[in-house]
Amino acid sequence: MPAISPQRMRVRYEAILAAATRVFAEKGYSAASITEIAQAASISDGLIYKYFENKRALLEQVLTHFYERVIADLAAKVSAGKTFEERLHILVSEHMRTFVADTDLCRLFICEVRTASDYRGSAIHQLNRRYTQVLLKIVDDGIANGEVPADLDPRLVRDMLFGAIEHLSWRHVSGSQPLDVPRIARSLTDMLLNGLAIRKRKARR
Amino acid sequence: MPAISPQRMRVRYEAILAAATRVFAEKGYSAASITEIAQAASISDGLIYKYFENKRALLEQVLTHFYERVIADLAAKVSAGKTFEERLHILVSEHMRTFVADTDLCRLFICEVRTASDYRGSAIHQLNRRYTQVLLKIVDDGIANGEVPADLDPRLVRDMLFGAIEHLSWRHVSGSQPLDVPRIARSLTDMLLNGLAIRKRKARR
Amino acid sequence: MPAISPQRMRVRYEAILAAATRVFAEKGYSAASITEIAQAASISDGLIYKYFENKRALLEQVLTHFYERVIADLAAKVSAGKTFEERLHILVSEHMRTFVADTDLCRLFICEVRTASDYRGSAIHQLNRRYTQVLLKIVDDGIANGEVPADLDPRLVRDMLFGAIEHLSWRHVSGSQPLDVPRIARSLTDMLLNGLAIRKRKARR
Amino acid sequence: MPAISPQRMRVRYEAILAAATRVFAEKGYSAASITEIAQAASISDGLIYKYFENKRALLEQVLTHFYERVIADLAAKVSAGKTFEERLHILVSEHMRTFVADTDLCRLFICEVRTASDYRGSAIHQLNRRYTQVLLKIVDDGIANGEVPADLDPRLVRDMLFGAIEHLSWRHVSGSQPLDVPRIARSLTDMLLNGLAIRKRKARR
DNA sequence: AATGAATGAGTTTTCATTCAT
DNA sequence: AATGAATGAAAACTCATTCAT
Repeated sequence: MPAISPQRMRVRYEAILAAATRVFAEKGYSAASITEIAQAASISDGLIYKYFENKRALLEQVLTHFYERVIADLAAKVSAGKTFEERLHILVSEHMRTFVADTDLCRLFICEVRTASDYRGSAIHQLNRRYTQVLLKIVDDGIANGEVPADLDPRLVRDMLFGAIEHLSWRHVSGSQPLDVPRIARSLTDMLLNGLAIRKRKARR
Repeated sequence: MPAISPQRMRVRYEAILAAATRVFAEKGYSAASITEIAQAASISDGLIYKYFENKRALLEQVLTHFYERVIADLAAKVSAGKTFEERLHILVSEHMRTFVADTDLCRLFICEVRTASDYRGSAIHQLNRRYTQVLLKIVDDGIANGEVPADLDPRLVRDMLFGAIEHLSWRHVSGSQPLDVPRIARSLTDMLLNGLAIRKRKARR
Repeated sequence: MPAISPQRMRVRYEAILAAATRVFAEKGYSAASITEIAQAASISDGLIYKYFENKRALLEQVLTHFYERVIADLAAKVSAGKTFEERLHILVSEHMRTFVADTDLCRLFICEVRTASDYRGSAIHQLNRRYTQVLLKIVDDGIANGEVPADLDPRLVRDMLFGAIEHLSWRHVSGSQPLDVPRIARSLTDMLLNGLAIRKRKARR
Repeated sequence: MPAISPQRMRVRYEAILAAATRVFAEKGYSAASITEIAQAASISDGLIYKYFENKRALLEQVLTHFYERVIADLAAKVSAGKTFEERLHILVSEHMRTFVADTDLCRLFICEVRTASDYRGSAIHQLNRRYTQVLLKIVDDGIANGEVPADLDPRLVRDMLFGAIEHLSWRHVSGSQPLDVPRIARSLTDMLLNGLAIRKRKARR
């Protein structure tokens, strides 16, 4: 005989999470106040603590939620690719799209969580690994199919790819001109595949 | 007729900057207090405000100082390289070394400054451009010499290179095993040059 | 036609009281939360307020209950003593034993209730008087029997006796070594009877 | 070249201490708020933390200050007594007077400090020992002079004496009728000396 | 009758910055 | 010039109590 239905609790939980996502994204973690989040969710300050341990845990849930969504999306999209190159291109495009669409949440992750001393081993670290695992799988499959050299270090690929997109997107996001995702994704994929050095161009693509 | 000689003022200024660099690096921006920095510089809280507008400006000066140092270092080192590949390798190595040696300052830049809404057009942004300009120059020269394809987008190279190193270093820095800079720099340079795709291996290096 | 039988209500009431006694004793009044007490009683927070006005009233009931128990015990034990000295000794022993056995409840009384501005005239004050009345009766009987001087001020005796035990027990309770109740009770009784001054020792005991 | 004179700092310190003494005495520790104390001292909230570590430390200083005062007073007064009985009487009178004059501070000590788990070994515990030491010394001297039996347990005397006064004063303080200190001190001293048991009255005094 | 979600006031503490000395 | 005392706003978190369900 609960005072409110579990359904309503679920709605509440999600309302708080949505409000926190909005406020954290807008202001950053420390500039966002619990009062502000509570107001955004149209509830009292205290109630937040019935649903979340503390402000930090709320941030973690926000990012966990976000990560779960993008992991599902990415895996689904990538699975449509047939070849190594195709899958790589999809991943680059999708990751870039995510970064552009949710820059503020990405920033939260980069500045507030990934940087924290307790990041390693945390739930979000796990999610991050699951996310990047999608790429590692692509590379492994590529090696298995003979599409990429067997001595390739997948972790190096991962860092290059995600690092590049992070930097790239950053610039466009905080800057003036919007990012032309399809075009840049194509260029980046090509460069990843072929490198900078000059060689017989017929070897490309 | 100043009450304190310009010379002594200069020493003061640098003492404060050094203290702030140390404290910011150790604790991060918001956890560092003005009082702590003042104590580290063996002066009073109030005096800091005679030399710096406010805490934020102090952070900016700290990073400006840091950037000026690493820019000079990088340009000098890179100029020793003869070929495109050599220069690229030097830059990768040097940047990686800097990231490892001064992770805390890099973190400050990444989390506190690059992320700020007023970053674009700021003095530090300018310095960052000067820093990355070193790479753009390398690429341009490479194109001019026919060492790299003329249709290469230098900005894409820049993002891939710096993004990759940032990611790479981050992991090693917050992780357990130290970064083997020479080895990883070599691998990364190779991958940048040659890409992921399979091709005649004799073409490499 | 009550929705719940009076019998069941009684059981509930006592369950809450027992839970509150435990939690208050363990944590102290303000550190104990209603939620914790409710959980200890396996009921909901709100239900407590159907049985008790508020947290304060709950504390009062806890101590009332406690006092009723110890008053009954004390009176029964003391009535077994034949002489003034015997009865005095029993009372000293029993009070000390109570203090040792239920230090936390005694502390609650001393720090939370006796100290309150509304103590005088409260129900617990009445109970405290009934408790100390046991001693006053002993003294009065002693005077009537000629076992103690007629000009003895029974209230002075009361304060000395209970004050001494409180102090004594406190030290042992919060300290290291446990209280050897029989031995100390004997010494205290003797000192109460004979005082500090030197006199013919054969007169003692 | 301090911003304000050490003298003024001393005044400030004492103003805060005085304000805290007043507010704590009036409201008790937890009901007293830092804001209230700051207002009573006509300063800002924050400044309190320049002079005292935290609220708890402020309480400790309040009681330390109080204890130092009463210890000095007591020792001075007691030293005027010639005989054991005289000194005992002085101590009883003085302690009672203190308790009556500063009941609220005594309550703070009894309820907030003596009861705390970290009391043993604390600075205030040390002061309390110094205070009660005055009595132990009286008893020891009494034994040395043959004024009291050599087998007397001084700690029992201490507990009886201080416990009795605590109880006694408590009643009068929170009650209606004021305590007639000289009369009650006399009675208490006599009772301590001679005990309750009937005996040859010529032996008394 | 019973629940427990919801409230919202209340409090300690920190700290960048200012300004009297 | 230099000090550091003083400010005062800000913010997370707790919890007794209520009341819709």
